[in-house]
Amino acid sequence: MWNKAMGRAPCCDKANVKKGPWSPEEDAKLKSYIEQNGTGGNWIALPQKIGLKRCGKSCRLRWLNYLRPNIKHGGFSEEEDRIILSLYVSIGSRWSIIAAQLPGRTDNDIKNYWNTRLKKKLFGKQRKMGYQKQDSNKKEGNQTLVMPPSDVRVGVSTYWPEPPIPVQHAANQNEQMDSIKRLLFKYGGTNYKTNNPVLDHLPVPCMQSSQIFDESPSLISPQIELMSLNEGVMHDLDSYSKEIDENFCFNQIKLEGLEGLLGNNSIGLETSEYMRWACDPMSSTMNPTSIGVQSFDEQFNLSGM
DNA sequence: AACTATGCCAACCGCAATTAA
DNA sequence: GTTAATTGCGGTTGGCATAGT
Repeated sequence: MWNKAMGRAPCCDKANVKKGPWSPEEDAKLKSYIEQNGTGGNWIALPQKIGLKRCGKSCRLRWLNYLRPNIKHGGFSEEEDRIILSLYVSIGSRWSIIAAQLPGRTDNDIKNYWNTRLKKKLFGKQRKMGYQKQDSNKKEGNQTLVMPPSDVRVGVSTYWPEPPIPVQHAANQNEQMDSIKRLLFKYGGTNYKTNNPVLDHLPVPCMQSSQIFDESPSLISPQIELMSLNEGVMHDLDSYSKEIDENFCFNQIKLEGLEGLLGNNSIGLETSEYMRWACDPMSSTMNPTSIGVQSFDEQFNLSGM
């Protein structure tokens, strides 16, 4: 029996709660109950009411991620890719906020998509040195992956990019930038201030989208060059993946490498300016408009800001 | 054919934030 | 104002499917 001295009370009786995949019967029970009665504002009490041997949190997750109406799974469009990337670069792994911009998508879905596919799509697939057939082509799905030459920088991780994502229309990006900016401000964007004068003045490579996404293996060198800034910790996939997650979103050097995709060049916004508005969102003169399918302003009631 | 590696994704866990008492 | 309960979120794990050897 739980008492105060034991710390936080468990949300449910773990011993009498089922875990693992949901059966169709459980789904049906939960779905029909919520459709008829709603959640009643209390997820913890819900499973007892329905007669489900599930934790309330588990019921909530199942409903939000799979059972509620209009949920989409898979088949992310390029437009969605761009929105996800733009927001990830701006606000990091705030999946719930990102999901709010993509109707029908859940935070879990987007998180999985980012971790398993989008990250690789953007940064190129990495393999440890010493893969078997370095100069041959490999098939992945319907796509031919062009392997980099075997003599590329021995000891340094190599990458081969996927086909280019078209640069977004400039006007649309302006809108997007300002919306994101407002969102950042509302959600504590000023916390992203680097306060690091060194970063502000570091000479960094500025890549075009064609350099990031060009299919030709001969043009992947700028990408490798970018990565080589941290080559001491780039020896294997695991450490590199972590590196991306921990650093790239607010590290000016790495943001610089993403400009092509974000299209900063096409709207004349340098990374330093980009960082400036992230640090001081109130200084922008851009007009508040919408992003993607649903504007940040609508979503977060920022119109009056 | 068997084994291993990798990709993918549903679900869980723990913590922080929020709400209610 | 304080404490407990609940919700929401992001990170992580486990297991299945598929590809590669």
